[in-house]
Amino acid sequence: MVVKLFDSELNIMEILWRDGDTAAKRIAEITKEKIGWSKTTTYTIIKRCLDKGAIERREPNFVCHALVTREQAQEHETTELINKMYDGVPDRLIASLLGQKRLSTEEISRLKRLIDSME
Amino acid sequence: MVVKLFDSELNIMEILWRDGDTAAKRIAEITKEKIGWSKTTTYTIIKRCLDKGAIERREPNFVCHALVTREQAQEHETTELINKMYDGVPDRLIASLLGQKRLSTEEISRLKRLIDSME
DNA sequence: TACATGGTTCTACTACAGTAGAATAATAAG
DNA sequence: CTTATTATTCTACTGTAGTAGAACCATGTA
Repeated sequence: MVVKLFDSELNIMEILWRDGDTAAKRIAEITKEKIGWSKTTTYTIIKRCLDKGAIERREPNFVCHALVTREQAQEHETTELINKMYDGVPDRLIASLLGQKRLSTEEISRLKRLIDSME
Repeated sequence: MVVKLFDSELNIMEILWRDGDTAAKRIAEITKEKIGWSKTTTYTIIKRCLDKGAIERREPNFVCHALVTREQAQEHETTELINKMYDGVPDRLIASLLGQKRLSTEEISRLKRLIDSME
């Protein structure tokens, strides 16, 4: 189930991940409000999500249900980044993040705890 | 100097990052060999890299010199990922990486040392 | 039962990344 | 000098993500 989600599709998924199952009509309202999409644009993108198996449609009312979880999508995009920019080696990304991004001391100790809990 | 590099352009940059300054002719040889590019494709992409300031041209011999470093490109792409998939919060990406990717114990202790050295 | 309204689908345009053929310019060989 | 060859540029096609207009359909209401 390796589905590549395009930016436009992520707009739909984001709503489903945040709000849970949502009727197409409601999604169209939200996208119109938030990103100015025409309602037909929303339906087109929903259709593409359906076609690639990222969501499924439930009746009545064309309720959209995410089949791909946020975590799956995150992991997929992250893997793509690692392959593209870090030679496929995850800890190079981590090292780069630790080196470049300034993390608060709080974040650092949270991470330290996380790492400690891993071994 | 926020240059977005496309996949095709990364093929060129990758060569410059790995091998240092390289003549266009040589780049064309490498891309033909490695990814089957026609030589005009290579010159077209080199031109686009020039236009967007990712590389500069040095004479004689059309030697290409990277103006964007690998680290800059990595950071840029990583920031994009974080904004797109992790709500702009870097340590969510880190947490996800630690949670999902299996890292060897060696990698883990290396990271722990890295983090310890940060505070 | 006809009509209006809102929900859904069909179809198609646009922009642009990816790719390369043809034309041109520079250089080397005769 | 002329020609052949190689290096470089110009131009343009292709595929597809992003977007939406117009047509179609279902439903409730007069």
